[in-house]
Amino acid sequence: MTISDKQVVEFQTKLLSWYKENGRHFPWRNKSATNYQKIVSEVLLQRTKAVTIAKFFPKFIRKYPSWKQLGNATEEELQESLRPIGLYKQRGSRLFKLAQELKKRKGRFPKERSEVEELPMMGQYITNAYELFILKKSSPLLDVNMARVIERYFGQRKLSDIRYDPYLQDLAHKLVTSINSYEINWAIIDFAASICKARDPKCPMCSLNKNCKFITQLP
DNA sequence: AACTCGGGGCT
DNA sequence: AGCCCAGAGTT
Repeated sequence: MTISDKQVVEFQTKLLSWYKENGRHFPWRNKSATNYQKIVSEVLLQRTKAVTIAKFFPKFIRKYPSWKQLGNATEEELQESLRPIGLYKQRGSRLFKLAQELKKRKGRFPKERSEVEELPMMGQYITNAYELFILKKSSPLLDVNMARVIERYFGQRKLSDIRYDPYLQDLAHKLVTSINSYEINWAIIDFAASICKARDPKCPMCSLNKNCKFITQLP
């Protein structure tokens, strides 16, 4: 089951067009956002609604403006700071470990992707975000949202875990390549959040519903 | 491959 | 009352 370039281009074009009218705006997407803010925002966004983090983010950044300040916080302090957004014990410990690691490295990440991905809290998704925003590579923000859109439109994944499914990984990478990678990534995620939702997707008003595998299977 | 972490928001 | 949310680490 191969996917043609034509399908890919149509997908990209329609979504970018949708995004220009309906894209969301968040502080971590601003030009002025620091590399630190971009990584931290991805940590906060894990399994947590972006709108929730939009309200929480400014407070957190005021409290911990850089890796240096974050590195001075204790593990318990970080956990307590994260309590309002959930997953606070695990996420607090892991963020603490990452902060300590970057303290040692003076705020510098390793060069190789494989080394970055070995750092605490830097999993498959955040490492992709690191490549996209900091190394300026065209890597996909392949989370549950992007995975859902891809699977509905192009077809189901093979493995249960997004991280290890080469079909999803390869296709996601292809979808965000050859154009403005920031925009297409954000377009897919915003589209997933407001149109191609997990529950109650807005298929009737979807600009991609003509060639979508999902809608053609509806009763 | 399956499980756990978690408060908040929406239905 | 139930479901979902810009995942990662462990078993």
